Amino acid sequence: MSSSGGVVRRSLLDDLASSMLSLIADRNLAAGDPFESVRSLAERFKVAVPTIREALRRLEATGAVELRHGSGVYVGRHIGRLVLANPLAPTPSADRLVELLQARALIEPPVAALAAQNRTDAALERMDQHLAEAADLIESGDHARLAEVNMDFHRSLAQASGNATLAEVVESVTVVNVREQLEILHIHGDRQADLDEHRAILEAVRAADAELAERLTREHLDGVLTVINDRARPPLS
Amino acid sequence: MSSSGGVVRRSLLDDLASSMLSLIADRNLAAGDPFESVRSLAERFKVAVPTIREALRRLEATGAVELRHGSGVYVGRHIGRLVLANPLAPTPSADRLVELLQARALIEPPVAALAAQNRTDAALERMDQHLAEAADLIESGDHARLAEVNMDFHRSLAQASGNATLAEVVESVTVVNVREQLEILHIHGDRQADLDEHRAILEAVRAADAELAERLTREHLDGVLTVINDRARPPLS
DNA sequence: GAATGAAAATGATCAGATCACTTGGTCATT
DNA sequence: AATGACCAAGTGATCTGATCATTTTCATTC
Repeated sequence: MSSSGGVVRRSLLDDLASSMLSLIADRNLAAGDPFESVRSLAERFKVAVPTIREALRRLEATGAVELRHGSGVYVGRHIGRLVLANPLAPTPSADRLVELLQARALIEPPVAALAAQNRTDAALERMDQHLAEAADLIESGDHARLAEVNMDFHRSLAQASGNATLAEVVESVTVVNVREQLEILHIHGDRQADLDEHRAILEAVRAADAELAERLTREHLDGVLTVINDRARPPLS
Repeated sequence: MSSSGGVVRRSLLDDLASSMLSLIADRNLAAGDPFESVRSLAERFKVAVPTIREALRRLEATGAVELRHGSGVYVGRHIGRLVLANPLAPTPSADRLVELLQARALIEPPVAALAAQNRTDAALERMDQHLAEAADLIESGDHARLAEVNMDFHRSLAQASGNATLAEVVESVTVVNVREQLEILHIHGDRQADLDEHRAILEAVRAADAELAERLTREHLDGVLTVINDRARPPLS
């Protein structure tokens, strides 16, 4: 049984989707570049417009392309990625959010250690910028934007590891509902402490101290996790 | 800049996609269950067939639904997932494969430790079955199927952690091109040693020895990684 | 009871048209 | 020259309605 072996009859849509991806690759297009109009694509592949649109929707769902009304079809931000956050995922339950944080607490510390070993000047600068922006946002009180920038820090930390796959994984587990994570932060409350912890992690990475970076990242995420758990199951008395 | 703040104008397609997901959720449908015909959906949402099909293609791309020619629309295997392997990802380069294995070597050991703490009898039995099947396949020499079952073992190990998100992450990094990993295995060659290592991991998990499970998993993946690296950069003399 | 084959249900694709949005240019106003 | 209103072309979004291909069902037949 199962799908192993045998000739997989590729559907027309499969062909269209992969052909368009090849087209993008052949032209060396990068994220954000304009691709080609729907009508032009339909003509190129000798299919009707609705058909090419179905294939485009499929690509769109994985972030490979982007359709902008009135403007055109563009290369998407997630072109070429192996691991993705489900763009259609519903708002996760409280349990799921705890799971998500547990996953992060498990994955990100060793990633931070790797980042401490492989970090480049460019990566350090990117993290510096995120922390500077975060400091500004604490001043201005824009908590929604702050939550996003804090996630950006975690992502750039993962990027600093030099492993794109790990960066994608971390991206995927951090992208889920910043709104919910904002609520968490709001409860956690101590935004300044968060910033300080991020700064400490960055310094460990800058100093190429893998062990310290790992420990600080673990403590940081475990701290958040503790707060969440306390809220979920408030003390009995 | 960026997408923060502001009113996000949800398109008709966004509404259709999320409405259909809600419909599936409301009906308590599980993966594999029949959903509803395209025509019926078009009628229900008062839109034309090509429109509903675009929305369905979007859902299909994330594994939320499945369209079977002549049969109907069914609930997909990945319904409700947060993290996904990009179903449209091209065959990764050699570098990317090494990255993928590095990511696995980083993530899976602590997951194995967690599995040792949280494993249930059902999870243990599932892993037992995979190893039994793997043993059979070594006998019969079906290496393609063996590679798949070996990946199944790693997935069920992650499932045993009790954290669905972690399981999804491991799923995502193991699903990528079993074909390529098969090639790796073919080079690695020692299929019996692999099986023995898997068995040792399982026994550590069964014994609830988190530390051992973690160490064995790390050694197992590092071993594969070493082989790959040796192949990629053969010794100088 | 099993094999056969017609009919119905359903997805896949097509063709052409109309509506809605974006963009760039024109042109009058300032 | 800078600004803003306006218009027209390009492009995505959606509709209508039909035809083809595949699967499933079920009555018929042996």
